Amino acid sequence: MNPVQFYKCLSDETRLRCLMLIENEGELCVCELTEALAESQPKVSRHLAQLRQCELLLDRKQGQWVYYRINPALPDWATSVLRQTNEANQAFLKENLANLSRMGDRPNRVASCC
Amino acid sequence: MNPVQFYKCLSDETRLRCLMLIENEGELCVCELTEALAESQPKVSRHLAQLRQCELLLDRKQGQWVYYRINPALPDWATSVLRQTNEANQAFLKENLANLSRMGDRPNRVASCC
DNA sequence: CTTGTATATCTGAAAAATCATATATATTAT
DNA sequence: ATAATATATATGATTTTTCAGATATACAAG
Repeated sequence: MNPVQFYKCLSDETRLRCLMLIENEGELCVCELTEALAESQPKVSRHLAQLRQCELLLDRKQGQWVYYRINPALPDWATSVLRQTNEANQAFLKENLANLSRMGDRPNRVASCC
Repeated sequence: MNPVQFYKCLSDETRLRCLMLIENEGELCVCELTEALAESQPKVSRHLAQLRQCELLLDRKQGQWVYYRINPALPDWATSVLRQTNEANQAFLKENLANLSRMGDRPNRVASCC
């Protein structure tokens, strides 16, 4: 993982908030992120696609939903940067977390089999 | 320190290399960075100015040289991110460090008074 | 004057936003 | 079971915005 490429991923507000929310929640689907960020679905989807291409995120499809999670194969320093950034900047996410918990009808998570 | 702004600073190759070299060396002046990066002086200077404006770097003038150092007043998480990134990515700097040590006539550092 | 550093202006390239639309899955009615 | 509809996500095409690089020049110290 090239550090410049890694930080380019974190340098956009939409992407950073997505990453931090996912870091917080473990796993989130596109509609949850769209709601939490109060942004358009295509905008969120595009940024997630970029994070997936750079291998910061992995996705899994469950029914009609696509869930994104942090790629556990990231180098340690990158994992650590994400964790520390999240822990030290909860205030930055306040509004987004509120939107998320206020959201009705959140999709029912089912453990991916096996 | 807004995390998005912080990561924007790290998302450019010139800026990230400057930051990491300074993290390594403690303090470097513009001509040393210009040599280490093998980039034009205005280019290096402009990126340093940006890092100074964002308060990631502090500068001190000594004679005709301007030395830049990491701002010690950064929040802990940011300091930690810089340190970890540097420690885990020494290979990324190899060429730059070689250029630096190959450089003749490096300015004589004098401790800033007081 | 020379050396080291900073900045203004211009230009081109990359990145982001937006809108429309496609695809896939789920649900409901018949 | 089939057809019609709704929901979730992705993507193509276009426009808009942002940002980095180059060159020329200004400033400051010795």
